[in-house]
Amino acid sequence: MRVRFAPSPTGNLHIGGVRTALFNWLCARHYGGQFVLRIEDTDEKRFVPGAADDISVSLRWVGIDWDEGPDVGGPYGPYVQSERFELGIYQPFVEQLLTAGLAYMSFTTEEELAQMRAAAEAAGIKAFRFRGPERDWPLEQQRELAATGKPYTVRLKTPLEGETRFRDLIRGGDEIVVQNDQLQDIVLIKSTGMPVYHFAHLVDDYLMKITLVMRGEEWVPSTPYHVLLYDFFGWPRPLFAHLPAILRSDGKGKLSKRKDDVATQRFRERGYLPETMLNYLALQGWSYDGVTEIMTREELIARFTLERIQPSPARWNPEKLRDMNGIYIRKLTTDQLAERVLPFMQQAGLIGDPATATEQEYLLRLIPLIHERLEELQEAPELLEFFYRDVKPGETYNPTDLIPKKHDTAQTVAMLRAAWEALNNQADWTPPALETTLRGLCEQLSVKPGPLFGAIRVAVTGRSVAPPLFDTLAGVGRERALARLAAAIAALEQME
RNA sequence: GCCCCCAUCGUCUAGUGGCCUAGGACAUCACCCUUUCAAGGUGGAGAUCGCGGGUUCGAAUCCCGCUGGGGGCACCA
Repeated sequence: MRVRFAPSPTGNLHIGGVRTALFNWLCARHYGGQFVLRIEDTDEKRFVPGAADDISVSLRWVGIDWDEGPDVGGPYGPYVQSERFELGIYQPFVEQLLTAGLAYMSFTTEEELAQMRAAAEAAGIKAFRFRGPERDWPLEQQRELAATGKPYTVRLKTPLEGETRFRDLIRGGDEIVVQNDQLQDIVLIKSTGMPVYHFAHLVDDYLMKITLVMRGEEWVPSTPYHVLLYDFFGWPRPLFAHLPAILRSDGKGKLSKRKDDVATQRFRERGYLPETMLNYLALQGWSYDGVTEIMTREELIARFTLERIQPSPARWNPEKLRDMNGIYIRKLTTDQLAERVLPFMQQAGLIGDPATATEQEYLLRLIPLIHERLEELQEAPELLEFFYRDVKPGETYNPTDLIPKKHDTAQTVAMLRAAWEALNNQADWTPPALETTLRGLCEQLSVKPGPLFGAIRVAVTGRSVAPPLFDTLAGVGRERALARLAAAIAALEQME
């Protein structure tokens, strides 16, 4: 089996593209075969420099590799269509079609076409299907006119009657049947001489011996043209598998690059793990047994089968993705998580770049405190900030946050004073020792842990939600903890 | 408008004629754990399988129609 992923470098690779690549890759790896990466850059107008790199980087990031492609080469190269065009690879096939009378030169210009469409619409004809007058001309007549220098495109001479049918692996049952009078004479070669997708991809798939064409379902309506072309050439048709669309989370339409934040690299920036993306994306249109969801790369390869790809569309679910990322983060060891969190800390300016040994050690010590609270790595700097930057009542937090529910300022001051006293006498600054001391203080003051610990938490972290208190105190350190407590007490006294 | 595809809890999905009083996951609610938040545990609510006709002893599962949703109709891919 030979499959391929053939994106066009018109922008950043979005998540839907990765899904298509993933399914192709999974197929090649599961069934045994080659996965080819081919860049389809025949649209000079929409070409975006750097987009091809973004494609490679994004695919490699999630762990997809290819057996043949622009950078790794292969027996059917080159793997970039513009280069193939330069080599004249498509030309003989155009000639073949022309000579056989299966395609023709069309001299109707884009402007004329636009006018015809407008006129058709004005006349109430909703479906404008173009077929050029030259389709009935002898080839010689077409060539003569072309020789005068008049620009032309090459169009497919689609049959006027009959029907075209093909099967789709994912929509297993009946054949998809299209009446030929519903087709039109699509452009195969632009007036610039550059082939259009419909032609170029097909020639390349043939030359590269692709046996299964797996792509997004938006291609179903144009598959009749492709099938016609295979038959015209007398080439064996590949198998077709059109993947279900991924719909936007609100259900309104397909996920789109323009409307949604779905550039693959954006997920990386937000702290999604590649293993999460691979796993989640595999579940966009495929399922294993309806129960098992968390699967490694190897398990996905072993379990992936074409039969279990859904025909119905998947819906993008950011919450589920987030949840799954949390699961994968919790699977990491402290060392692994620290390593992955480090760049985010550096970007937030909390840790230097390069990080010193001390900084690395400190981070390693703090990681366990946030490990199971993290769902996106980008949240780490925010959760850890108070370990790195001072907290000041009235500046980084509101002093009234110190006062627990059903307590007043005076009571809070008394509690914090007692806490400061107790901690100031504390020699052993480890979590268990701190716990013994503070629990003892609760009994001594006959207050519940909730209010006391809450007040201390706000004083030391500047927030009411933070990791467990004793670990936090130990992490912040004796001197800073006492100073923050003192500052909190002072701020409250000032309020009275 | 025309053509094509799709249709099970709010969402994703299991289900391929009887194992379905429809299973799992996310989200949601409650309780437990608990110093806050998470994580974890337990439990709840949530789907007359879009609607209407068939076929069959029997249908979520097969057939037809309707409706709804999605996609396509470029010298873009």
